Amino acid sequence: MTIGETARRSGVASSALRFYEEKGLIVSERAGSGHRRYPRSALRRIAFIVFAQRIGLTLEEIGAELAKLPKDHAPTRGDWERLSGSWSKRIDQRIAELQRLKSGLTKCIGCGC
Amino acid sequence: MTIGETARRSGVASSALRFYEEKGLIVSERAGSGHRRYPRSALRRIAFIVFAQRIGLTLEEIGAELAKLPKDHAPTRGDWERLSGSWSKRIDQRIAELQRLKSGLTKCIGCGC
DNA sequence: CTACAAGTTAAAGTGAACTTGAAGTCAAGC
DNA sequence: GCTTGACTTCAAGTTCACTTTAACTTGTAG
Repeated sequence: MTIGETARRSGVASSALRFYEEKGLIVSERAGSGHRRYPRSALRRIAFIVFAQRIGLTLEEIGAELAKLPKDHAPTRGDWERLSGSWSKRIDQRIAELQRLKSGLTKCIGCGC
Repeated sequence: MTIGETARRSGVASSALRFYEEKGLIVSERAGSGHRRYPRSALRRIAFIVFAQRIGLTLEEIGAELAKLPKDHAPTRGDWERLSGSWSKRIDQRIAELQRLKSGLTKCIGCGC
């Protein structure tokens, strides 16, 4: 897939895809022309990046996670699950914080009265 | 209170307090020396800012909220409550998103299989 | 062949939220 | 009076996650 098609399909701008590639989060091959060609699997990788960002990971952290994927074979569903496995806790923590904040709304901010 | 004491008590760096003041989020009087003197009430205002930030508001949005506080009297508990009243919904939405994301963890990212 | 859309690079710009640095002033203890 | 620490201003620097720009090259339709 060209970068444009990948952008359309993933909903992530071409410039962002180039940026991600520069950071090593995704990889492309090059056509004879020098144009990027993304494999179909890039879409899943990009979806993972977007997902992880929504949870609050930085691109650097996401890169570190992606680096854990096996290099010797295409990642299986299990590989992806292992990757995001630890996030449940992270999400729960954030939810708990928000709930604390919400319950704090009924109190006087700053003094707790 | 001096800026240093305010910083210690609020847990917000002096540089950040100056920055907030520059943005109009907090106000100080000046001692003869030109040094800032914050009223005790600034602490509550700062706590509000920190709180609102954790919920995800930008400083600009927070400024707009703070601008709604009455200028003719010190804000009462009711004033603060009115201010943060609409946040419950916002927090709930974010919690709902996180829960959606979390439940998405058990699915295959990017393909939903 | 000519447009014109889509791709390339490197470098600079953006905006949010601060922090840091330089150069100087002020307050307190000895 | 001197030192030290806390303060002042203003400008510039930082990090994150991109976007924009400029100057070109490629691919495609007519």
